[in-house]
Amino acid sequence: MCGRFAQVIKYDRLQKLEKELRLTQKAQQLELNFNVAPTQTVSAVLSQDAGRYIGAFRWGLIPSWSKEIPSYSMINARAETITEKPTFRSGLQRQRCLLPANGFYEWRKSDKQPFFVHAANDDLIYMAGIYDAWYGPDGSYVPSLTIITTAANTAMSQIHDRMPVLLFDENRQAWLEHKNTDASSFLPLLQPAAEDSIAMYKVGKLVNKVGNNTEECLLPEE
DNA sequence: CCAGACGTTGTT
DNA sequence: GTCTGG
DNA sequence: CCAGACGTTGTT
DNA sequence: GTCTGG
Repeated sequence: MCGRFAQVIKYDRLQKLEKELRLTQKAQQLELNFNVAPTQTVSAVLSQDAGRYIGAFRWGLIPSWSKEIPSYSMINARAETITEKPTFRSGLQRQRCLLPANGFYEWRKSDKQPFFVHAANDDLIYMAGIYDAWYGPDGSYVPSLTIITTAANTAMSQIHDRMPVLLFDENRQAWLEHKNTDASSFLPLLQPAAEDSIAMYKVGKLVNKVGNNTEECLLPEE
């Protein structure tokens, strides 16, 4: 699954992101978060008729029809069943997004050892997500999102049996194109990442504590 | 028809 | 054990 | 995801 | 909103 990640996108990488994902609006410098946890605010790229840009969302989907902010946080959506779930269906069709990240943290099931999983070439990874907008009875407005998970690939399966859906190259464009409402244009993208696309290393238990939001979270251990 | 749920993971 | 908060 | 709390009554 | 159960 994906329950923690690093979103530390400094100026140079942001410039590259804007170009590669063909943003139509220039992005503001983003908050640097070495230890993003559920319910926190995260940045994601989305396309609408008005253009393609980076927005801020609460991590943990709040469906638009919710009466209140749910106590249970829907931080992940299973790719295998996503089309069957009313909670995700409309978002999947029209409100897809990509979460740029340096990588994500995964705790080895057997011993709770945390690992940092990142792109083999050290570029940013892009996790597939869907978003929704929620309007509270008091007039509050809360955009939120969830990260799609799939089966772990062989490399990942050493530590865990799930992983976020990662998109590369032109698949990113295809996923973001909101005018593609035909499931056949985006469902096939929801697959485990290619074996050679990711790499991982052990990190310290420092990352366990949400309050630890420093570069140290990314330091290799041993 | 209306009422009520709508989620994932890990563990057992 | 289970729920909440981050 | 992990960490940390988890309760009531009466008195101040 | 949309699906399921009765």
